[in-house]
Amino acid sequence: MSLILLAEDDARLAALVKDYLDSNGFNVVIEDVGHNVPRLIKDLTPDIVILDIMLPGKDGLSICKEVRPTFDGPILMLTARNADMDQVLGLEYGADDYVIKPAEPRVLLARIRALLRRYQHVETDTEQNLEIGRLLVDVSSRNVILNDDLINLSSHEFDLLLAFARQAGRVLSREYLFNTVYNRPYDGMDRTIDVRISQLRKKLGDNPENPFRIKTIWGKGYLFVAEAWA
Amino acid sequence: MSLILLAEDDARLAALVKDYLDSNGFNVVIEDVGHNVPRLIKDLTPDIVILDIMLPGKDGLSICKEVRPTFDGPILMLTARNADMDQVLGLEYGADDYVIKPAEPRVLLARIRALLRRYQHVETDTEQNLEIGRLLVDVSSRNVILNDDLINLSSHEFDLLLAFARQAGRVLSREYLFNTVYNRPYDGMDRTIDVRISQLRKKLGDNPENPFRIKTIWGKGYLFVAEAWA
DNA sequence: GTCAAATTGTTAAGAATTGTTAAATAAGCA
DNA sequence: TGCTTATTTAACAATTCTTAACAATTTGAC
Repeated sequence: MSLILLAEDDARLAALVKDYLDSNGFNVVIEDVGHNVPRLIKDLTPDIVILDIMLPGKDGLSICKEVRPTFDGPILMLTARNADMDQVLGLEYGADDYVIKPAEPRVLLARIRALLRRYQHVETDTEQNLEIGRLLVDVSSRNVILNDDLINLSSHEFDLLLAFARQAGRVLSREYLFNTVYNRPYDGMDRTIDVRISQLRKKLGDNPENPFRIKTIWGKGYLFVAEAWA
Repeated sequence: MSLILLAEDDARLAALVKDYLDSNGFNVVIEDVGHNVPRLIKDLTPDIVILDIMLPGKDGLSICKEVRPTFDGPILMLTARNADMDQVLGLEYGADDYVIKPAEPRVLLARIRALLRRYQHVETDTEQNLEIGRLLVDVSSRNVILNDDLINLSSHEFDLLLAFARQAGRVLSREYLFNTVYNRPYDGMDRTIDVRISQLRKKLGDNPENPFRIKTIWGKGYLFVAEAWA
Protein backbone atom coordinates (compact mmCIF):
# COMPACT_ATOMS: atom_id res chain seq x y z
CA MET A 1 0.00 0.00 0.00
CA SER A 2 1.35 3.41 -0.98
CA LEU A 3 2.00 6.17 1.51
CA ILE A 4 1.11 9.74 0.51
CA LEU A 5 2.30 12.85 2.29
CA LEU A 6 -0.19 15.67 1.72
CA ALA A 7 1.09 19.13 2.65
CA GLU A 8 -2.06 21.32 2.71
CA ASP A 9 -3.27 23.91 5.20
CA ASP A 10 -6.90 24.07 4.09
CA ALA A 11 -8.19 21.54 6.62
CA ARG A 12 -11.49 20.95 4.81
CA LEU A 13 -9.89 20.22 1.46
CA ALA A 14 -7.20 18.09 3.09
CA ALA A 15 -9.78 15.96 4.91
CA LEU A 16 -11.83 15.57 1.76
CA VAL A 17 -8.85 14.41 -0.25
CA LYS A 18 -7.60 12.12 2.50
CA ASP A 19 -11.01 10.42 2.75
CA TYR A 20 -11.17 9.84 -0.95
CA LEU A 21 -7.62 8.52 -1.24
CA ASP A 22 -7.97 6.39 1.88
CA SER A 23 -11.01 4.71 0.40
CA ASN A 24 -9.00 4.02 -2.74
CA GLY A 25 -6.31 2.09 -0.97
CA PHE A 26 -3.80 4.74 0.00
CA ASN A 27 -2.36 5.81 3.33
CA VAL A 28 -2.47 9.58 3.64
CA VAL A 29 -0.56 11.71 6.15
CA ILE A 30 -1.59 15.39 6.35
CA GLU A 31 0.79 18.18 7.35
CA ASP A 32 -0.27 21.84 7.45
CA VAL A 33 2.99 23.57 8.44
CA GLY A 34 5.58 24.01 5.74
CA HIS A 35 8.59 23.86 8.03
CA ASN A 36 7.83 20.31 9.06
CA VAL A 37 7.53 18.88 5.59
CA PRO A 38 11.20 18.20 4.73
CA ARG A 39 11.72 16.33 8.00
CA LEU A 40 8.53 14.33 7.48
CA ILE A 41 9.62 13.33 3.99
CA LYS A 42 12.91 12.14 5.41
CA ASP A 43 11.32 10.19 8.25
CA LEU A 44 8.31 8.72 6.48
CA THR A 45 9.86 8.21 3.02
CA PRO A 46 6.44 8.48 1.38
CA ASP A 47 5.86 7.03 -2.06
CA ILE A 48 4.57 10.36 -3.29
CA VAL A 49 4.46 13.93 -1.95
CA ILE A 50 1.64 16.39 -2.69
CA LEU A 51 2.55 20.03 -1.99
CA ASP A 52 0.28 23.02 -1.82
CA ILE A 53 2.11 26.00 -3.27
CA MET A 54 0.61 28.33 -0.65
CA LEU A 55 1.56 26.95 2.72
CA PRO A 56 2.17 28.75 6.02
CA GLY A 57 5.70 28.55 7.35
CA LYS A 58 7.35 27.58 4.11
CA ASP A 59 5.84 27.60 0.65
CA GLY A 60 5.56 24.52 -1.53
CA LEU A 61 8.04 25.70 -4.12
CA SER A 62 10.84 26.19 -1.61
CA ILE A 63 10.11 22.80 -0.10
CA CYS A 64 10.16 21.19 -3.52
CA LYS A 65 13.47 22.77 -4.37
CA GLU A 66 14.89 21.77 -1.01
CA VAL A 67 13.90 18.11 -0.97
CA ARG A 68 14.23 17.35 -4.68
CA PRO A 69 17.93 16.41 -4.47
CA THR A 70 17.31 13.79 -1.80
CA PHE A 71 13.75 12.60 -2.41
CA ASP A 72 13.53 10.06 -5.21
CA GLY A 73 9.77 9.78 -5.52
CA PRO A 74 7.29 11.89 -7.46
CA ILE A 75 6.23 15.35 -6.25
CA LEU A 76 2.85 16.74 -7.25
CA MET A 77 2.01 20.42 -6.79
CA LEU A 78 -1.35 21.99 -5.96
CA THR A 79 -1.53 25.44 -7.53
CA ALA A 80 -3.77 28.38 -8.24
CA ARG A 81 -5.01 28.67 -11.78
CA ASN A 82 -2.72 31.49 -12.81
CA ALA A 83 0.57 30.20 -11.55
CA ASP A 84 3.40 29.73 -14.04
CA MET A 85 3.58 25.98 -13.97
CA ASP A 86 6.17 25.55 -16.66
CA GLN A 87 8.70 26.93 -14.25
CA VAL A 88 7.50 24.66 -11.46
CA LEU A 89 7.86 21.59 -13.63
CA GLY A 90 11.18 22.83 -14.98
CA LEU A 91 14.63 22.27 -13.69
CA GLU A 92 14.70 24.88 -10.97
CA TYR A 93 12.05 23.21 -8.85
CA GLY A 94 11.69 19.80 -10.40
CA ALA A 95 8.12 18.89 -9.56
CA ASP A 96 6.65 16.05 -11.59
CA ASP A 97 3.09 17.20 -12.15
CA TYR A 98 0.55 19.70 -10.89
CA VAL A 99 -3.16 19.97 -10.31
CA ILE A 100 -5.07 23.25 -10.26
CA LYS A 101 -6.99 24.05 -7.09
CA PRO A 102 -9.64 23.46 -6.02
CA ALA A 103 -8.52 19.90 -6.62
CA GLU A 104 -11.12 17.42 -7.76
CA PRO A 105 -10.27 14.23 -5.76
CA ARG A 106 -11.02 12.08 -8.77
CA VAL A 107 -8.53 14.02 -10.89
CA LEU A 108 -5.99 13.94 -8.13
CA LEU A 109 -6.28 10.17 -7.84
CA ALA A 110 -5.71 9.73 -11.56
CA ARG A 111 -2.60 11.89 -11.46
CA ILE A 112 -1.26 10.08 -8.41
CA ARG A 113 -1.72 6.71 -10.07
CA ALA A 114 -0.04 7.93 -13.25
CA LEU A 115 2.95 9.23 -11.31
CA LEU A 116 3.33 6.06 -9.29
CA ARG A 117 3.17 3.98 -12.44
CA ARG A 118 5.82 6.13 -14.02
CA TYR A 119 8.12 5.91 -11.04
CA GLN A 120 7.66 2.25 -10.42
CA HIS A 121 8.87 1.72 -13.92
CA VAL A 122 11.94 3.83 -13.44
CA GLU A 123 12.80 2.71 -9.96
CA THR A 124 12.28 -1.01 -9.85
CA ASP A 125 12.81 -2.04 -13.43
CA THR A 126 16.03 -0.26 -14.19
CA GLU A 127 17.49 -3.22 -15.96
CA GLN A 128 14.45 -4.29 -17.86
CA ASN A 129 13.88 -3.28 -21.38
CA LEU A 130 12.20 0.01 -22.08
CA GLU A 131 9.26 0.21 -24.40
CA ILE A 132 8.08 3.61 -25.49
CA GLY A 133 5.47 3.30 -28.17
CA ARG A 134 7.14 1.66 -31.13
CA LEU A 135 10.60 2.33 -29.75
CA LEU A 136 12.29 -0.54 -27.96
CA VAL A 137 15.46 -0.02 -25.94
CA ASP A 138 16.99 -3.32 -24.91
CA VAL A 139 19.32 -2.55 -22.05
CA SER A 140 21.11 -5.87 -21.79
CA SER A 141 21.90 -6.28 -25.48
CA ARG A 142 22.09 -2.53 -26.16
CA ASN A 143 19.85 -2.94 -29.20
CA VAL A 144 17.39 -0.28 -30.28
CA ILE A 145 14.42 -1.07 -32.47
CA LEU A 146 12.18 1.60 -33.98
CA ASN A 147 9.16 0.49 -36.00
CA ASP A 148 10.54 -3.05 -36.22
CA ASP A 149 13.85 -1.88 -37.65
CA LEU A 150 17.12 -2.27 -35.79
CA ILE A 151 18.88 1.07 -35.46
CA ASN A 152 22.64 1.26 -35.43
CA LEU A 153 23.76 3.55 -32.62
CA SER A 154 27.25 4.30 -31.35
CA SER A 155 28.07 3.67 -27.68
CA HIS A 156 27.50 7.23 -26.58
CA GLU A 157 24.41 7.62 -28.69
CA PHE A 158 22.94 4.58 -26.98
CA ASP A 159 23.85 5.82 -23.52
CA LEU A 160 22.26 9.15 -24.28
CA LEU A 161 19.09 7.56 -25.59
CA LEU A 162 18.94 5.37 -22.50
CA ALA A 163 19.23 8.39 -20.22
CA PHE A 164 16.36 9.99 -22.13
CA ALA A 165 14.17 6.92 -22.24
CA ARG A 166 14.48 6.40 -18.50
CA GLN A 167 13.34 9.95 -17.86
CA ALA A 168 10.82 10.31 -20.67
CA GLY A 169 8.62 13.35 -20.25
CA ARG A 170 11.11 15.19 -18.07
CA VAL A 171 13.29 18.12 -19.01
CA LEU A 172 16.90 17.02 -18.67
CA SER A 173 19.71 19.52 -18.37
CA ARG A 174 22.93 19.22 -20.33
CA GLU A 175 24.69 18.80 -17.02
CA TYR A 176 22.53 15.83 -16.07
CA LEU A 177 22.93 14.23 -19.48
CA PHE A 178 26.66 14.81 -19.48
CA ASN A 179 27.11 13.32 -16.02
CA THR A 180 24.95 10.34 -16.88
CA VAL A 181 26.56 9.53 -20.20
CA TYR A 182 30.17 10.46 -19.56
CA ASN A 183 30.47 10.03 -15.83
CA ARG A 184 32.60 13.12 -15.37
CA PRO A 185 31.89 16.71 -14.34
CA TYR A 186 30.34 19.18 -16.76
CA ASP A 187 32.25 22.40 -17.28
CA GLY A 188 29.29 24.36 -18.59
CA MET A 189 30.81 25.02 -22.01
CA ASP A 190 30.99 21.57 -23.49
CA ARG A 191 28.95 21.15 -26.67
CA THR A 192 29.49 17.47 -27.21
CA ILE A 193 26.00 16.64 -25.97
CA ASP A 194 24.54 18.97 -28.59
CA VAL A 195 26.41 17.18 -31.35
CA ARG A 196 25.28 13.84 -30.02
CA ILE A 197 21.66 15.04 -29.88
CA SER A 198 21.87 16.18 -33.47
CA GLN A 199 23.07 12.73 -34.56
CA LEU A 200 20.50 10.96 -32.43
CA ARG A 201 17.65 13.00 -33.87
CA LYS A 202 18.73 11.97 -37.35
CA LYS A 203 18.94 8.30 -36.50
CA LEU A 204 15.62 8.31 -34.68
CA GLY A 205 13.86 9.92 -37.61
CA ASP A 206 13.07 13.14 -35.80
CA ASN A 207 12.21 16.30 -37.69
CA PRO A 208 15.29 18.59 -37.63
CA GLU A 209 13.40 21.86 -38.17
CA ASN A 210 10.72 21.09 -35.65
CA PRO A 211 11.67 18.09 -33.50
CA PHE A 212 8.80 16.16 -32.01
CA ARG A 213 10.74 13.39 -30.29
CA ILE A 214 13.62 15.19 -28.64
CA LYS A 215 12.53 18.75 -27.99
CA THR A 216 14.83 21.60 -27.12
CA ILE A 217 13.87 23.52 -24.00
CA TRP A 218 15.65 26.78 -24.57
CA GLY A 219 17.99 27.69 -21.74
CA LYS A 220 17.21 24.51 -19.85
CA GLY A 221 17.97 21.37 -21.77
CA TYR A 222 16.12 18.71 -23.70
CA LEU A 223 12.86 16.83 -23.37
CA PHE A 224 12.27 13.30 -24.60
CA VAL A 225 8.61 13.21 -25.58
CA ALA A 226 6.99 10.03 -24.32
CA GLU A 227 3.97 10.23 -26.62
CA ALA A 228 5.91 10.76 -29.85
CA TRP A 229 6.71 7.12 -30.60
CA ALA A 230 3.40 5.82 -31.87
CA MET B 1 14.90 -22.30 -5.00
CA SER B 2 17.44 -19.50 -5.15
CA LEU B 3 20.07 -18.96 -2.48
CA ILE B 4 20.88 -15.40 -1.46
CA LEU B 5 23.92 -14.37 0.55
CA LEU B 6 23.15 -11.15 2.43
CA ALA B 7 26.21 -9.38 3.86
CA GLU B 8 24.73 -6.83 6.26
CA ASP B 9 25.72 -5.89 9.81
CA ASP B 10 22.54 -4.08 10.78
CA ALA B 11 20.86 -7.08 12.42
CA ARG B 12 17.39 -5.54 12.41
CA LEU B 13 17.44 -4.67 8.74
CA ALA B 14 18.97 -8.01 7.86
CA ALA B 15 16.27 -9.91 9.74
CA LEU B 16 13.56 -7.81 8.15
CA VAL B 17 14.87 -8.44 4.66
CA LYS B 18 15.45 -12.13 5.33
CA ASP B 19 11.86 -12.58 6.55
CA TYR B 20 10.47 -10.88 3.51
CA LEU B 21 12.62 -12.77 1.02
CA ASP B 22 12.08 -16.08 2.82
CA SER B 23 8.34 -15.65 2.51
CA ASN B 24 8.80 -15.01 -1.19
CA GLY B 25 10.51 -18.28 -1.87
CA PHE B 26 14.19 -17.51 -1.36
CA ASN B 27 16.79 -18.99 0.95
CA VAL B 28 18.71 -16.25 2.71
CA VAL B 29 22.01 -16.60 4.55
CA ILE B 30 23.10 -13.57 6.60
CA GLU B 31 26.73 -12.69 7.28
CA ASP B 32 27.77 -9.63 9.28
CA VAL B 33 31.57 -9.78 9.10
CA GLY B 34 33.21 -8.65 5.90
CA HIS B 35 36.22 -10.94 6.12
CA ASN B 36 34.10 -14.05 5.93
CA VAL B 37 32.18 -13.09 2.82
CA PRO B 38 34.62 -14.18 0.08
CA ARG B 39 35.00 -17.63 1.65
CA LEU B 40 31.22 -17.95 2.05
CA ILE B 41 30.67 -17.06 -1.58
CA LYS B 42 33.15 -19.73 -2.58
CA ASP B 43 31.64 -22.39 -0.34
CA LEU B 44 27.94 -21.67 -0.76
CA THR B 45 27.98 -20.53 -4.40
CA PRO B 46 24.87 -18.42 -3.87
CA ASP B 47 22.72 -17.41 -6.84
CA ILE B 48 23.02 -13.77 -5.88
CA VAL B 49 25.09 -11.75 -3.41
CA ILE B 50 23.82 -8.63 -1.63
CA LEU B 51 26.60 -6.49 -0.14
CA ASP B 52 26.29 -3.59 2.26
CA ILE B 53 28.92 -1.02 1.36
CA MET B 54 29.58 -0.29 5.04
CA LEU B 55 30.57 -3.55 6.65
CA PRO B 56 32.85 -4.20 9.61
CA GLY B 57 36.01 -6.12 8.81
CA LYS B 58 36.01 -5.50 5.09
CA ASP B 59 33.84 -3.09 3.17
CA GLY B 60 31.48 -4.14 0.43
CA LEU B 61 33.39 -2.47 -2.36
CA SER B 62 36.62 -4.31 -1.61
CA ILE B 63 34.72 -7.57 -1.40
CA CYS B 64 33.02 -6.90 -4.71
CA LYS B 65 36.31 -6.14 -6.41
CA GLU B 66 37.90 -9.22 -4.88
CA VAL B 67 35.26 -11.80 -5.73
CA ARG B 68 34.20 -10.40 -9.07
CA PRO B 69 36.75 -12.36 -11.12
CA THR B 70 35.65 -15.69 -9.67
CA PHE B 71 31.97 -15.21 -8.82
CA ASP B 72 29.78 -15.49 -11.90
CA GLY B 73 26.45 -14.46 -10.41
CA PRO B 74 24.93 -11.02 -9.88
CA ILE B 75 26.12 -8.72 -7.08
CA LEU B 76 23.75 -6.12 -5.65
CA MET B 77 25.06 -3.29 -3.47
CA LEU B 78 23.31 -1.57 -0.56
CA THR B 79 24.47 2.04 -0.40
CA ALA B 80 23.93 5.36 1.29
CA ARG B 81 22.03 7.89 -0.76
CA ASN B 82 24.96 10.05 -1.68
CA ALA B 83 27.45 7.43 -2.75
CA ASP B 84 28.86 7.66 -6.24
CA MET B 85 27.16 4.65 -7.70
CA ASP B 86 28.34 5.12 -11.24
CA GLN B 87 31.76 4.08 -10.12
CA VAL B 88 30.42 1.10 -8.22
CA LEU B 89 28.55 -0.16 -11.26
CA GLY B 90 31.49 0.69 -13.49
CA LEU B 91 34.39 -1.39 -14.54
CA GLU B 92 36.52 -0.99 -11.45
CA TYR B 93 34.15 -2.76 -9.09
CA GLY B 94 31.67 -4.42 -11.38
CA ALA B 95 28.56 -4.64 -9.24
CA ASP B 96 25.36 -5.30 -11.17
CA ASP B 97 22.89 -3.07 -9.42
CA TYR B 98 22.39 -1.12 -6.24
CA VAL B 99 19.61 -0.19 -3.85
CA ILE B 100 19.69 2.89 -1.64
CA LYS B 101 19.39 2.29 2.08
CA PRO B 102 17.18 2.06 4.00
CA ALA B 103 16.17 -0.69 1.62
CA GLU B 104 12.49 -1.19 1.04
CA PRO B 105 12.05 -5.01 0.97
CA ARG B 106 9.58 -4.68 -1.88
CA VAL B 107 12.08 -2.77 -3.99
CA LEU B 108 14.84 -5.17 -3.08
CA LEU B 109 12.76 -8.14 -4.17
CA ALA B 110 12.01 -6.52 -7.52
CA ARG B 111 15.68 -5.87 -8.15
CA ILE B 112 16.67 -9.38 -7.14
CA ARG B 113 14.13 -10.88 -9.51
CA ALA B 114 15.28 -8.60 -12.32
CA LEU B 115 18.90 -9.62 -11.80
CA LEU B 116 18.10 -13.31 -11.65
CA ARG B 117 16.05 -13.00 -14.82
CA ARG B 118 18.98 -11.38 -16.50
CA TYR B 119 21.36 -14.12 -15.45
CA GLN B 120 19.06 -16.98 -16.22
CA HIS B 121 20.28 -16.84 -19.77
CA VAL B 122 23.52 -18.43 -18.69
CA GLU B 123 23.09 -21.88 -17.28
CA THR B 124 25.78 -23.88 -15.60
CA ASP B 125 25.46 -27.59 -15.05
CA THR B 126 27.43 -29.69 -12.60
CA GLU B 127 30.42 -30.16 -14.85
CA GLN B 128 30.70 -26.40 -15.18
CA ASN B 129 29.67 -26.31 -18.77
CA LEU B 130 28.10 -23.09 -19.94
CA GLU B 131 24.94 -22.92 -21.98
CA ILE B 132 23.95 -19.61 -23.48
CA GLY B 133 21.05 -20.06 -25.81
CA ARG B 134 22.31 -22.22 -28.65
CA LEU B 135 25.93 -21.74 -27.70
CA LEU B 136 27.54 -24.49 -25.64
CA VAL B 137 30.92 -24.04 -24.00
CA ASP B 138 32.29 -27.29 -22.65
CA VAL B 139 34.95 -26.39 -20.13
CA SER B 140 36.42 -29.84 -19.57
CA SER B 141 36.83 -30.80 -23.22
CA ARG B 142 37.24 -27.21 -24.41
CA ASN B 143 34.73 -27.79 -27.17
CA VAL B 144 32.39 -25.09 -28.41
CA ILE B 145 29.16 -25.89 -30.18
CA LEU B 146 27.06 -23.24 -31.89
CA ASN B 147 23.73 -24.26 -33.44
CA ASP B 148 24.74 -27.93 -33.25
CA ASP B 149 27.98 -27.35 -35.12
CA LEU B 150 31.37 -27.79 -33.51
CA ILE B 151 33.46 -24.65 -33.81
CA ASN B 152 37.22 -24.82 -34.08
CA LEU B 153 38.81 -22.29 -31.76
CA SER B 154 42.44 -21.75 -30.89
CA SER B 155 43.32 -21.99 -27.22
CA HIS B 156 43.41 -18.24 -26.64
CA GLU B 157 40.21 -17.80 -28.54
CA PHE B 158 38.61 -20.37 -26.28
CA ASP B 159 39.92 -18.72 -23.13
CA LEU B 160 38.60 -15.40 -24.30
CA LEU B 161 35.19 -16.85 -25.12
CA LEU B 162 35.12 -18.51 -21.71
CA ALA B 163 35.91 -15.23 -19.96
CA PHE B 164 33.06 -13.64 -21.89
CA ALA B 165 30.58 -16.44 -21.34
CA ARG B 166 31.18 -16.43 -17.61
CA GLN B 167 30.43 -12.73 -17.46
CA ALA B 168 27.74 -12.52 -20.13
CA GLY B 169 25.83 -9.27 -20.03
CA ARG B 170 28.61 -7.31 -18.36
CA VAL B 171 30.96 -4.82 -19.92
CA LEU B 172 34.47 -6.20 -19.62
CA SER B 173 37.54 -4.00 -19.92
CA ARG B 174 40.52 -4.96 -22.03
CA GLU B 175 42.50 -5.06 -18.83
CA TYR B 176 40.17 -7.59 -17.25
CA LEU B 177 40.13 -9.74 -20.38
CA PHE B 178 43.88 -9.56 -20.72
CA ASN B 179 44.47 -10.54 -17.11
CA THR B 180 41.97 -13.37 -17.32
CA VAL B 181 43.20 -14.85 -20.58
CA TYR B 182 46.94 -14.23 -20.31
CA ASN B 183 47.44 -14.09 -16.59
CA ARG B 184 49.91 -11.23 -16.80
CA PRO B 185 49.63 -7.46 -16.37
CA TYR B 186 48.16 -5.27 -19.07
CA ASP B 187 50.33 -2.39 -20.25
CA GLY B 188 47.47 -0.33 -21.66
CA MET B 189 48.75 -0.39 -25.24
CA ASP B 190 48.47 -4.02 -26.15
CA ARG B 191 46.16 -4.70 -29.09
CA THR B 192 46.29 -8.46 -29.03
CA ILE B 193 42.83 -8.67 -27.42
CA ASP B 194 41.40 -6.65 -30.28
CA VAL B 195 42.82 -9.05 -32.83
CA ARG B 196 41.48 -11.99 -30.89
CA ILE B 197 38.02 -10.37 -30.72
CA SER B 198 38.03 -9.84 -34.44
CA GLN B 199 38.79 -13.53 -35.05
CA LEU B 200 36.26 -14.66 -32.48
CA ARG B 201 33.51 -12.56 -34.03
CA LYS B 202 34.15 -14.23 -37.37
CA LYS B 203 34.06 -17.72 -35.97
CA LEU B 204 30.95 -17.05 -33.94
CA GLY B 205 29.10 -15.72 -36.97
CA ASP B 206 28.77 -12.21 -35.64
CA ASN B 207 27.98 -9.29 -37.90
CA PRO B 208 31.21 -7.31 -38.39
CA GLU B 209 29.56 -3.98 -39.27
CA ASN B 210 27.03 -4.11 -36.47
CA PRO B 211 27.94 -6.86 -34.01
CA PHE B 212 25.08 -8.31 -32.02
CA ARG B 213 27.01 -10.95 -30.07
CA ILE B 214 30.15 -9.19 -28.93
CA LYS B 215 29.46 -5.47 -28.75
CA THR B 216 32.10 -2.77 -28.53
CA ILE B 217 31.63 -0.27 -25.73
CA TRP B 218 33.69 2.66 -26.92
CA GLY B 219 36.38 3.68 -24.46
CA LYS B 220 35.41 0.93 -22.06
CA GLY B 221 35.69 -2.54 -23.48
CA TYR B 222 33.44 -5.27 -24.82
CA LEU B 223 30.06 -6.75 -23.97
CA PHE B 224 29.08 -10.35 -24.55
CA VAL B 225 25.33 -10.26 -25.17
CA ALA B 226 23.56 -13.03 -23.29
CA GLU B 227 20.33 -13.08 -25.32
CA ALA B 228 21.88 -13.10 -28.76
CA TRP B 229 22.34 -16.87 -28.97
CA ALA B 230 18.86 -18.02 -29.82
C1' DG C 1 8.82 46.34 -35.08
C1' DT C 2 14.68 46.22 -35.06
C1' DC C 3 18.79 44.96 -33.10
C1' DA C 4 22.40 42.66 -30.32
C1' DA C 5 23.44 38.97 -27.10
C1' DA C 6 22.84 34.40 -25.79
C1' DT C 7 21.79 29.86 -26.97
C1' DT C 8 21.34 26.07 -30.02
C1' DG C 9 22.03 23.41 -34.72
C1' DT C 10 25.18 21.61 -37.83
C1' DT C 11 29.17 20.70 -40.16
C1' DA C 12 33.82 19.41 -40.75
C1' DA C 13 38.53 18.89 -39.27
C1' DG C 14 41.43 16.63 -35.96
C1' DA C 15 42.22 13.30 -32.14
C1' DA C 16 41.38 9.02 -30.06
C1' DT C 17 39.90 4.45 -30.34
C1' DT C 18 38.83 0.31 -32.65
C1' DG C 19 38.84 -3.15 -36.83
C1' DT C 20 41.49 -5.80 -39.82
C1' DT C 21 45.11 -7.48 -42.38
C1' DA C 22 49.56 -9.32 -43.00
C1' DA C 23 54.28 -9.91 -41.89
C1' DA C 24 57.32 -11.31 -38.06
C1' DT C 25 57.93 -14.09 -34.23
C1' DA C 26 56.97 -17.90 -31.17
C1' DA C 27 55.24 -22.37 -30.09
C1' DG C 28 53.92 -27.09 -30.93
C1' DC C 29 54.94 -31.32 -32.95
C1' DA C 30 56.31 -35.41 -36.44
C1' DT D 1 65.57 -30.45 -37.41
C1' DG D 2 61.90 -28.71 -40.50
C1' DC D 3 57.16 -28.00 -40.94
C1' DT D 4 52.80 -26.34 -39.39
C1' DT D 5 50.03 -23.59 -36.67
C1' DA D 6 49.26 -20.00 -33.27
C1' DT D 7 50.32 -15.62 -31.49
C1' DT D 8 52.24 -11.10 -31.38
C1' DT D 9 53.44 -6.99 -33.48
C1' DA D 10 53.05 -3.42 -36.67
C1' DA D 11 50.72 -0.92 -40.06
C1' DC D 12 46.89 1.06 -42.08
C1' DA D 13 41.73 1.63 -42.54
C1' DA D 14 37.49 2.68 -40.47
C1' DT D 15 34.83 4.42 -36.95
C1' DT D 16 33.69 7.24 -33.04
C1' DC D 17 34.32 11.16 -30.38
C1' DT D 18 35.77 15.92 -29.37
C1' DT D 19 36.61 20.43 -30.62
C1' DA D 20 36.08 24.46 -33.20
C1' DA D 21 33.81 27.27 -36.36
C1' DC D 22 29.98 29.30 -38.27
C1' DA D 23 24.90 29.43 -39.25
C1' DA D 24 20.36 29.61 -37.37
C1' DT D 25 17.28 30.57 -33.76
C1' DT D 26 15.45 32.58 -29.55
C1' DT D 27 15.30 36.03 -26.20
C1' DG D 28 15.14 40.49 -24.35
C1' DA D 29 16.22 45.48 -24.77
C1' DC D 30 15.10 49.41 -27.17
